[in-house]
Amino acid sequence: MRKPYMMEKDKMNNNIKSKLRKGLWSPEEDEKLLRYMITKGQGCWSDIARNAGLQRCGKSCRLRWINYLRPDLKRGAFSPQEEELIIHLHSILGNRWSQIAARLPGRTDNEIKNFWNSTLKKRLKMNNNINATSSPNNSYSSSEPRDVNVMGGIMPMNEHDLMTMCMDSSSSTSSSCMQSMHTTNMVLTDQFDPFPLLSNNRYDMTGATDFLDNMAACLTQVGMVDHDHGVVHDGYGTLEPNKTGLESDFSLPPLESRSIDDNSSTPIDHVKSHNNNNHFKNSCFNNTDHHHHIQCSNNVVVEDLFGFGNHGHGESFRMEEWDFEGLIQDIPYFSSLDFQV
DNA sequence: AACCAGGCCAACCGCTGGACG
DNA sequence: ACGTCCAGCGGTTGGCCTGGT
Repeated sequence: MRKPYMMEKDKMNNNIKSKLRKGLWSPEEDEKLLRYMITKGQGCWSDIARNAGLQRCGKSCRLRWINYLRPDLKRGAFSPQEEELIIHLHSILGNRWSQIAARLPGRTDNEIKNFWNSTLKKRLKMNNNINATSSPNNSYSSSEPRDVNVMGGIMPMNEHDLMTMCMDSSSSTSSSCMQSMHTTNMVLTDQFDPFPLLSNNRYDMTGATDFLDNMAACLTQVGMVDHDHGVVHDGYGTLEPNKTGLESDFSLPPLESRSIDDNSSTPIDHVKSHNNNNHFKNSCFNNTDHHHHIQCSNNVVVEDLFGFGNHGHGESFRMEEWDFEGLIQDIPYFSSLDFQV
């Protein structure tokens, strides 16, 4: 991480050749970008940076949005299923993190890459070493993983689960979630967190309540939230709440299983008590069954306003590069193959 | 309590490729 | 054909946190 709010170029050059900021994003910057994306939607990142009043380059804005602010992001620890899927996909795709991320709803390539490099790689290496010592006849390379269960054993993944995970994530139209917001119908449950990321923002969140109230009002104003019916619409009609799976084009994928932690204190309290804690998100989200919510002013808790599967960095699948589903179909038992990269 | 090493991960850097004039 | 701009991608950096000593 960079030093917060540091203006490196300004420090280096008093003439301030460039007013572009670098380093960590401040809550104010996050709010600006989030507000802009909510109201204007995605466009040219250079313009976004300029028009949103951010002294950041477009690239930085894009990265911040993709890796942190994007509302359809799922934070917290990777589930065992996700871990297995990452390992499987990595055994096929290698370091094509974006393609792996495209099949993991709510996860970013950066997140997966970090997770791989920090955790899985070592775990698999350890496992391979164990296998190498315990099984001399083991012929596959230890430098890169094959189908290895994250807990240490070779464990073929349930084919149906894998198929479901991949197909579901690929079924979403993946331009950007904001584009989806503006061009598609949306499903809302009455558990609704418009800004899940703000609840685990490591910055001082004392202003979060006002911000969220304002944002809820903003969403209402632009006609995206119908508080009476718990439905979001954007002028293109509405979808019935709680449709799942194939019933809806924009359903939560299986991995997005979330439940309500009714017993927790209010999220804002939680946020306030954890402000400036860099590892807040880790401690709060280690259990994927515990999702934190921000109570809106109308007392409606909203969950995952924008989470309609993976919108993978606003990019579409590149099936011309990897016909993954076709690949699976061609393979009688996908996970039993000995992939080597 | 202080120090240190290692882990984690947000953010940056540099490159590539596509779109467009 | 060439140059420019931009988005996307993968690799790398470096600051903060945690746990061990």
